[in-house]
Amino acid sequence: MSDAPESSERAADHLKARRDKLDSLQAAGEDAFKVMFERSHLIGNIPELVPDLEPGGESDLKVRIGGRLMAFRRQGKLVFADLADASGKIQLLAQANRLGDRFAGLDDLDIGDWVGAWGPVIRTKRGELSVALEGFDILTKGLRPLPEKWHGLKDVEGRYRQRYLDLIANPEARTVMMARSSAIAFIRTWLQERRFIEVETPMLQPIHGGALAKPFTTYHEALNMNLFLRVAPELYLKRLVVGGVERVFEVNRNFRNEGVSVRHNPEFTMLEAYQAFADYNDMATLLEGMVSEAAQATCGSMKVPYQGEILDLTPPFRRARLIDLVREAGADPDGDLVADCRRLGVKVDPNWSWGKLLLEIYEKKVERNLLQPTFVMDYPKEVSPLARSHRSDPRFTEHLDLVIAGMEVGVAYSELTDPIDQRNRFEAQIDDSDDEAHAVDEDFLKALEYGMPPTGGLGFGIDRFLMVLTDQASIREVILFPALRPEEGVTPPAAPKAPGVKENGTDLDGLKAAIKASIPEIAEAVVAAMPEIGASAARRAADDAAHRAAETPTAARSAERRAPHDPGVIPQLLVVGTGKVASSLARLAERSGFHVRVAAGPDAYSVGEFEGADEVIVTPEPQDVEALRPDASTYVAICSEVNEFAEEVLQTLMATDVPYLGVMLKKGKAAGAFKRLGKLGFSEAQIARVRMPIGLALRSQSPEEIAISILAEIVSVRRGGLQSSSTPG
RNA sequence: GGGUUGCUAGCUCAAUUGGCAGAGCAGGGGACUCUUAAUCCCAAGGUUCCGGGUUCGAGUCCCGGGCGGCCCA
Repeated sequence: MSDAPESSERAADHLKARRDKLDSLQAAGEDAFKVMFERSHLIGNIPELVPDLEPGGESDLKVRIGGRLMAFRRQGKLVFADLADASGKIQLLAQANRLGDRFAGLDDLDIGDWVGAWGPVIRTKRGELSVALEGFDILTKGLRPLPEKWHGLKDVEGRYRQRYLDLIANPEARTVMMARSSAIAFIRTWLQERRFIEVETPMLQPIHGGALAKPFTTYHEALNMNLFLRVAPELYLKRLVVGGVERVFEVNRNFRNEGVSVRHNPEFTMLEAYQAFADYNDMATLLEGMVSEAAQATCGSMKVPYQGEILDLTPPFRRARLIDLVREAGADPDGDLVADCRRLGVKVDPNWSWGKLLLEIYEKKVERNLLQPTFVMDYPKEVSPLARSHRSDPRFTEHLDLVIAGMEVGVAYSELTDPIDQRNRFEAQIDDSDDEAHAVDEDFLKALEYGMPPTGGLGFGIDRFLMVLTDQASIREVILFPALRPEEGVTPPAAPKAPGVKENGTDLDGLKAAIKASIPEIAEAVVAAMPEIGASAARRAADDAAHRAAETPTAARSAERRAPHDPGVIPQLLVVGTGKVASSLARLAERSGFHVRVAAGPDAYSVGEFEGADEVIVTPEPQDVEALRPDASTYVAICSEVNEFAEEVLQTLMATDVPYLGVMLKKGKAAGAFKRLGKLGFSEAQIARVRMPIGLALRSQSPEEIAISILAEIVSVRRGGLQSSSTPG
């Protein structure tokens, strides 16, 4: 819950009664948050200690137990309550005659309180095992009511955001958590029994590799370098195999900067294992042994229910070649796959390779129907850049997926050990480079050149396996704290500082600041001495400094006001936002001779990769005109998602005399936005200057095209050229 | 990113064609010595996620926004 005044005010009603009880306890000198309470027994252990207790009987066993009060049933001078600790739940029986004066103290108790209680174990007349209270203490006073006792906490969002309430109210949540713990513990032990060594390898990696996935980026200040959160530990574990660690594994988190779904969380837990003198067939055997025995250990059976089906995890699992599965789906791998795709309703690009088409048909038509555990063998070479070529069919690699319940749960390779082949594959990927491509990891290649033995490797998605074991349809049910957007009104933390570090690690920001602070001659000298670190950017900064130095502040301002397209003035572009359009625009504008400043809002967690920006202003106060430095030569493009920061920057800049103020909006949102501005009290003239939606109407689609339309509009304004067709009115 | 769907008291849910926002549990007061979803009586509890609009009148219809669920990409 937020601590915002309004919400605590609203909460006051239902909290007041409990606060009053707390106050009266404390007024009576009682500590409502005790430091300790010695327990003699765990609740769950009590029943077996009094096996023969008859209804109405009292045992010799006296216990001191502690737990959370879960229910409270008053019956005049007799009170029943339920007390639960991590091991179980038991009834408390409070009788006026046994408790004496302390009986009145029951009024201070609320459901949800942590309570210590002591007395003999009895069985009530109705047969319920109970502790007959001789005394009790409030250990911790609960100040908020628990969710409803019968229905529990059902709201999915509430269950994820307040998992502690889910754990208190819903036994299922505890079951899943415990299953996860025991399955992971089982897998660790199982592998160690087979002589696998558990290791930990870097999560912060200078080069991300081992999987085709978009990484999270972060920045190390002391080392002045960008780092990636790992998408996989693969390349480090393989280094260990080179080092002679013949059987090695790691169970830990991977991070992938991709969407969330019922099967995807940005951070997830992965087992990777490598075994020297083994191939992917051996890894398949290892996987099916591990999966079946973990199911037996966790669920008590190798046949587990999943979403209305029974999954039979008894080994051996079905093995099927991918090409054969595609054939079964009705396509002819030797014929015209594009035509087959069209017939099967699989959308494809006709330029795709044979292997890509095969994979597409498999993923769209086969995978989700593979309910029972299946090893899908031999991926086409074009789509499996990390596995070694198949020993008998060069079209394929020795790469298999383990599919359970239509989900990719595991993967295994005969690992590529040839450093030359590996280099070629890395470089081939750079050629058709995209977000997911690997950089060439020279250090890893060097390790391979020392020689890696024949090796099999596997990856195993712990979260998805837990979904199978606990019959959960969503990965969020097996991750205690799944990724969620912050609730409305909760301000995300400020973005970390991420100076404009370029690939070579030179601190351009520092250099530019130094240049601006010094006289132009020194700046020129620096540029001359260090041409390789971005001479054009530095030169413009020098020109800028020279220009500013030549004028008094007042004179400079008036000179700039004279004409925005005065050839003597370097045009400034202030880009608000750090998305794809913003970065494309920054690059284009930088090359077009603009001095580019980027204002990163609070949603920008990493701006380290902002090439094209001459300056990055990290999370300025949106009302801070000084930080934004708008002037008569500053063109402003607000390209962020609509958010509070962008909104406030817009309102700040509307009061200035910038020559261009554009706002990127979703289609059809402009009218509403103009209306809102009108309500905020801006004049019609001020509003008319705002270009919404931003950019010339070029029917732009991609971020790059949108950036072009924005820059084109800015140029047209600067040169006094065509009237923008997207100007309102 | 697109589609769809949800958001009403602390919790679980109602509210008919647009017509006085209700109940159960929890919480407050009272009765009760064998209850266990206790029961009975009384009283209280609301920014219907937020902002606009239509209307005599909006929880309900329309537009925009926020945060979720599901499906698709």
